[in-house]
Amino acid sequence: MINVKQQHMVEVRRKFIAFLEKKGQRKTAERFLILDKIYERTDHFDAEALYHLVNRQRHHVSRATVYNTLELLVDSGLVMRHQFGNSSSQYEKAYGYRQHDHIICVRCRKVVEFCDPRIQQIKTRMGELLHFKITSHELHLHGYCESCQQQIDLEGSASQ
Amino acid sequence: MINVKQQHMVEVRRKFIAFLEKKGQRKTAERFLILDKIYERTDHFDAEALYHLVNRQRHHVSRATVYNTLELLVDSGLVMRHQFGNSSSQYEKAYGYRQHDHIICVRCRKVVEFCDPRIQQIKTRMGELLHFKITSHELHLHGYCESCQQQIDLEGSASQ
DNA sequence: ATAGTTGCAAAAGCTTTGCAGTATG
DNA sequence: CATACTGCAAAGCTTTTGCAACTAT
Repeated sequence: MINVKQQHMVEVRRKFIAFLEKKGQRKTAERFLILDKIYERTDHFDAEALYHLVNRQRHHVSRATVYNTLELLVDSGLVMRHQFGNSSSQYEKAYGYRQHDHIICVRCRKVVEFCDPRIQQIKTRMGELLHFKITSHELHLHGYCESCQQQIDLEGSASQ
Repeated sequence: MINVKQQHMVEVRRKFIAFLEKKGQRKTAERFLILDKIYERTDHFDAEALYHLVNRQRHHVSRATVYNTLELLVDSGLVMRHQFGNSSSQYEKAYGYRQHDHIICVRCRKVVEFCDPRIQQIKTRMGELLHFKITSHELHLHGYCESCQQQIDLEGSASQ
């Protein structure tokens, strides 16, 4: 199990190295540290959380570098950027992680991932129809999760 | 034709009035002015653009009021809020305007609207599966529009 | 009358930038 | 060794907030 994980990280780093070389960018320790930290987690995070995560033990990496590296990683396709609410950008690792979309509870802000093959059909069809070469997409469904819905029902029947 | 438009605005204002009354909010001149300005245009705009639009002739409405009213209008369902890039929130009128999604050129930032019935199927299916009561969605396709794609092809064949 | 709204300016929050020092290729 | 990157702090932008004045109900 651990070997599979390590193998995966080797592959991810290789991808990043290839990207940096293609772009003529340097392979700095900070960039790899950030990459590793991002791939340690499976959930969403924002730049500030990543900044603290990276600086938890010993290391020091500035916010500027965190933002700069996130930009590179998004460009390289190794990290995805999302804007859920009106708050800050959310990021998540993207490589070797199945393509998925998000359903967000408008009340408790919980985010659940899902997959639906129809989205691929839409991308193909609309790309043809509108003459776009589609490279990516983002689908957000908004609504009330089960527990929030229950609470709302309770409140509704209790008062007024 | 003009009558149809006027009729539509009467309906929109009525909707807004109903919302304000339900929420116990006041029906101020500023709020209706902002609503009218929004419904005069069919494209997307941000809060700053709306602020200037509202203050073009005579009237004076502050940014705070613009933001405050946009919030109300989004809550009432009369206006939709989108986050396309990393820039500011984009808004557009929502009532009586067919449901649609957006395809965005990552190079020139052009935004085109489209409809696909499959999105409704996804909403219904995922709502059931994940026990969410879906209220809305946002689908963004990202890619290269025809003209940007052509320019890229030219650049690619010209240099290196 | 009185509670909600407005306008203003200041503050807040996220992200970017300029510059001097540092490290990579 | 030249150039690109980092860290820091300051600036930039969008959006929110506090407060006094105002106004719809």
